[in-house]
Amino acid sequence: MHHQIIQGDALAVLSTIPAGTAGLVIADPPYCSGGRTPTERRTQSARCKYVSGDARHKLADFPGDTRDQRSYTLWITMILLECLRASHDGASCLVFTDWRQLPATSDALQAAGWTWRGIIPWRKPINRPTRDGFRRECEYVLWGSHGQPHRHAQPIYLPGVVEGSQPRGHQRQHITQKPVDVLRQLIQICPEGGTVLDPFAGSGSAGVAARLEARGYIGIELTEHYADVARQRLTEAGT
Amino acid sequence: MHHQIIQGDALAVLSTIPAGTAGLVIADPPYCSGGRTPTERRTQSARCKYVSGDARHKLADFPGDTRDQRSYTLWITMILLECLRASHDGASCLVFTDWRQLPATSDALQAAGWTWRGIIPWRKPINRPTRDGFRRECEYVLWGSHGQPHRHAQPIYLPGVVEGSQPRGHQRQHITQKPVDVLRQLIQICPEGGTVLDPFAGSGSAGVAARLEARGYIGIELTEHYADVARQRLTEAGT
DNA sequence: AAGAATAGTGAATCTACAC
DNA sequence: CGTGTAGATTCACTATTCT
Repeated sequence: MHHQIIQGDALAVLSTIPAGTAGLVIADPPYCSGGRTPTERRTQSARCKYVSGDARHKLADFPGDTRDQRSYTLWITMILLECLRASHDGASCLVFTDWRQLPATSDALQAAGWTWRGIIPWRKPINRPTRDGFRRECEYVLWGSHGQPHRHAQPIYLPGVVEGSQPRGHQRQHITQKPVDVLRQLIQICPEGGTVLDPFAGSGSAGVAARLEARGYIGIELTEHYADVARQRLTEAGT
Repeated sequence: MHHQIIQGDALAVLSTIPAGTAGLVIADPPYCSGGRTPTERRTQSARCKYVSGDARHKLADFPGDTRDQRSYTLWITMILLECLRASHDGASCLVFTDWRQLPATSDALQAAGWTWRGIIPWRKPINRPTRDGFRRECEYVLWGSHGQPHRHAQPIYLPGVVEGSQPRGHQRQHITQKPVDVLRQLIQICPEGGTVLDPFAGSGSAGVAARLEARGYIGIELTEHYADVARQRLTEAGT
């Protein structure tokens, strides 16, 4: 079982992955949805948009969160198109998104040639209250398949909603880090012994989850800092 | 506090409602998403698509579930446009949708001039497992506001996810009936003493919920059969 | 048990610019 | 030169969960 992190731009690296490699694509792109004015979106760093308090100073920033909705749609379509090529027939694709970008992301998923299969809400127990309104309590995972979904030898039945808190304290390495428990549940959809392809590896949580679930893993990460963090965590998970 | 059911086509009746009447629009349109082919959508009745087993024979059918996605978007936009006119500044709009129509419905909500505020997943505890995939466990409620949302004198904090099973057995009057408990939670967003406008009343569950939450109610229902059922339930809820 | 954090938001204040 | 508007900046704020 092979596990690796490749440092580089997602589109550029994806084009070097041989066709039919992946059994599951799991993508957690920058949502590009924070900020209330176009200027705020363009100029504010991801740190300022999403984090308040101490974490703003302790965690490294990440780039690529400044696209407007049209170019976000185009860009994520190109990414998902390359991912389709890199995945085999029957593979699944899981894309994280927030409520604002959900429609654009579902368009991109289908434009890239994936068959849209459903939405899996990710429920986060820690979240801000909204005065005189409904809490923004969930992010969403869009599920697509490359043709007919893979039929598992041993049938599996997966949840319709996943729940889990973001890591906190010293376990938190990335501003938008996803909990490993949540990723372990999602990764079940990958055929046994298959390979998980992760074009936005970040701190590598999906790699840790893939290793724990006995799947191969290819992660792509743009920033050198996070590529290092991810390699470190991947190694630790193997021991 | 006034409660009434008007029998007629939603668009036609909405145009007779005075501007600024409603404090909350709660719309549960036919989803028009069942069936995998255009032919299946056109020819199957709602009963066949959504119900299996006994209920198929016992519950009355409902029309209007045969639009394709483009005309669905256009039609629901026109409905929501009339609803915006019929609602006052600060009013909210809650639209039920399933995962397939969520992007089209969010387009329509915004095209009609509502400000999109979020997604509230409705989690149904009773649902079918999916072999080799994720459960289809949720429907979704899109939340929009007419301008800035109403500021309640007594601040309210509403949940980010609502839960409740569809009524079963003799309590079930309509194929796509929503639980009164879920609607009671949602109706909190309506200003106190305000009026709930429901362009697709069906068996009138939203009216029952509005009455229990001390809000006024105007329901519109196309079929004579369900308009009668709704009036009956509304009367019973008042006693 | 106390403290800190939350893929934020709305209102108020301030600045720049056109008329 | 005063006025009005649009855009940018700042600040206050909320309740549950987790350390």
